[in-house]
Amino acid sequence: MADNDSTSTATATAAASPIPKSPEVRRWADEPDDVPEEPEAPSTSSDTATAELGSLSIDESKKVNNFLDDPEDSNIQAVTAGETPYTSAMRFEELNISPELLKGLYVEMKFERPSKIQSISLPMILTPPFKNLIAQAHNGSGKTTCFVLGMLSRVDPKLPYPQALCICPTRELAIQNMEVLLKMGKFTGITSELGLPADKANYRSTYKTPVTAQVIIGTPGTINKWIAIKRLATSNLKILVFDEADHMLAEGGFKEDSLRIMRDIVKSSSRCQVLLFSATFNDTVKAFVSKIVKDLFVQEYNQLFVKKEELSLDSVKQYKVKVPNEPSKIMVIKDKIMELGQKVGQTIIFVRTRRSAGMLHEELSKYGYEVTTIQGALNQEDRDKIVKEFKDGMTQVLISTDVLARGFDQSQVNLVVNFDLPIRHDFPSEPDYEVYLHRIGRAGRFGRKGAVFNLLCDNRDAMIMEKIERHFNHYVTEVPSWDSDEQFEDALKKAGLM
DNA sequence: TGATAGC
Repeated sequence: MADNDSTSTATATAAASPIPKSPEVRRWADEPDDVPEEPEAPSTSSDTATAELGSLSIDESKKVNNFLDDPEDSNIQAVTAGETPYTSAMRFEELNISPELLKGLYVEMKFERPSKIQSISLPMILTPPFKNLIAQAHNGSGKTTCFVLGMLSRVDPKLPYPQALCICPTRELAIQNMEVLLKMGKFTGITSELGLPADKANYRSTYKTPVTAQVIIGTPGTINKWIAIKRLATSNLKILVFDEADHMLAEGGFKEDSLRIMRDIVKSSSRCQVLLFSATFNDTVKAFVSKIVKDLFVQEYNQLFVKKEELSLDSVKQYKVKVPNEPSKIMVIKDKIMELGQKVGQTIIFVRTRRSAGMLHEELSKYGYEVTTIQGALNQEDRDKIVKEFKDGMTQVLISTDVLARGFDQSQVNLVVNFDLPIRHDFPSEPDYEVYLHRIGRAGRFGRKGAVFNLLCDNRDAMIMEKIERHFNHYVTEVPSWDSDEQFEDALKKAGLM
């Protein structure tokens, strides 16, 4: 069924393209075979609109990735600072990046053209004087490529010391980003190192030697520690990236750690460029992030934002299922998700606590269902193993806490189940809108089809769900009978998964 | 009975 989801765009363009299709079908602007040829005659007629956003000009006549299911079809609002003019890049060649890096993009990543966020943000990142950037873009739209390419192209391969640093909220995300960096940078000779807590076995050896790798990707605690013990020199850093930046700078998130890293770097290399990427920036954190960037780093900064109403991915169909009580949630998982979900690809079931993750796992195992579970209390080795098995397709259903809510990229995930809705810990009657959006973004990577089932069992759940619908101004379809196989099947069909 | 990272 991996091929089922390649319907319209893939078949439509296969005819137009003389190039034989590769066996692995990937969607989206990163997919060579899916991208239609340049319009034959770049028309000069009146329908070629040029959108002026600050000093950014987007020539709509050159836009190539205008698929019907384009999750980025909505507006990205650009606010640019200063006089530097930016033109969005329709080809990677326009970015003045090295031939080795281009080869990595085409051969290893199998990209052909920049996605929308890439075409807009990459010129901003790569054009001197290398201004700071706060960038928001949809889940699964190719943000990682933006900052990984940014880091790789700003590093001088001849200089044997750290020049780029990327901070991530979880170890899984750091590892995942490193995998992208290694792939994209394969031909560049650029060196890299993960900044994650060392296990006991190589603890001593790791900490003695200073880091000479040119790109470092890690989690906040370890990076801070490395800076403190002078294992990581920050004086030659040219570029600093925060992935999931809203969370990295949120109260109760990693705010203190992140600020400390930023202050350290400003002190030692004030000309370091800062990139802040996330799919979500609520108003509070947006204001804070802007203030930080303005106060801490003297340079002007550019901004890209998406309206919250336009953040729900159209390719991912959201459902709510009202069940009479907590045990019937498990029934739904057993009888519907485990039975039907298996047919449509991989599934992630999100739960609120580590304990309920374990309970659900046990319950399902008792009935002979094969599931794996990941949560932060597991040791790193087990976490790595479970993620790897899931990414390799060896397991179909993964139960997870919010450790994987953000950034986790596995294209075969077509189904997300919110066993518990995400709520704000400081205000439990309020949904955590950002986490909700990140969770559902695990389905439908790069414009693929996906479905989300939200399980609701009491009035509080129903109210939380309502608030989520209102917030994103997006109605969530109800599956009227929680115990009807037909209705679940129908829901999956309507989501384009069966 | 929040989860994360990291002490």
